[in-house]
Amino acid sequence: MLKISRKVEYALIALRHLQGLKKEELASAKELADAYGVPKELLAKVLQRLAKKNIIDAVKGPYGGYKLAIDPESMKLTEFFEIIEGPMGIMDCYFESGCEQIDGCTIRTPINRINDSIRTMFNNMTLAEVTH
Amino acid sequence: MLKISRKVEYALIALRHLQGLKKEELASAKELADAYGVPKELLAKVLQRLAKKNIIDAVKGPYGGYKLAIDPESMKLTEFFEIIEGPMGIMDCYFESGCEQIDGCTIRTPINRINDSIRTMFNNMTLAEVTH
DNA sequence: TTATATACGACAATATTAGTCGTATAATGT
DNA sequence: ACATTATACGACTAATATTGTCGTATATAA
Repeated sequence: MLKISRKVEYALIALRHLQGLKKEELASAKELADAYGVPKELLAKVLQRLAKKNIIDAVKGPYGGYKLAIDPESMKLTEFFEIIEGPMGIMDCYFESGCEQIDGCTIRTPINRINDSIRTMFNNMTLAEVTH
Repeated sequence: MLKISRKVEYALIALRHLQGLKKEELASAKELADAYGVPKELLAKVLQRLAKKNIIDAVKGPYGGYKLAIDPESMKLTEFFEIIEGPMGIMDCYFESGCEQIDGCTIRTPINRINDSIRTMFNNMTLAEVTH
């Protein structure tokens, strides 16, 4: 209930590490996985996604790896979470409309208010608040 | 990611219904399940838990059922969620200490800050904000 | 004593999340 | 050219958590 995922967790750890590197210095998925005792393949996937979204830059080949491509201050946590996990809502009906009870549902409005509150909260926090 | 559970959802729907009843009027698990198209046994369990925690009163036998036992204004959502789902933290390490990476974990402090923010938010909301 | 309702634990089904594997592509050094 | 190392990416499996079901006991009303 109300948990963040491992993927997000791994991403945050990795980004925090990348932020600590000197300019132009890289860290590979393997290095990061070893350093933090995290499954390499899964971490690699997350990093690939972040690279695709230009949050980090990827460099292939030997001595390759990743480095931070943005200022962590500039990225809202809402956006970051959703890049990794997709739409963020405490109930699916916030985004999806496949719920059959939707007409008779008496708590939709208040639930959506709560949802908005959570989103507002994470909209007011940036990656930097976690990575440093 | 960051979802509330069906159990909580069902509980909220049920409580909202109970709040709409006249004083001393009861609603049974079956009535509620039928009315909202929700699995009866599961709803029953949730109601039993709420009864055990004296959030609702239970009356056995024919014409029995449940009625609200508290003022919804008086119950924080944090407490309510935790009655149904147990400790609420975006990562397990907020409560449990079984994580082996806990020493090397670089994001624990910021994650806990976020956790506190979420808890504060729900501490400042009452059941009443959902049930009416 | 029959019907209806709560109480509760054990169990099964399902969905979600986490993790693995195989293969392709790119870059580097020899 | 070729071996090595690293990213890219999709398919697959495993583990876990959530959701839902069932059986049985107990209380109460008619």
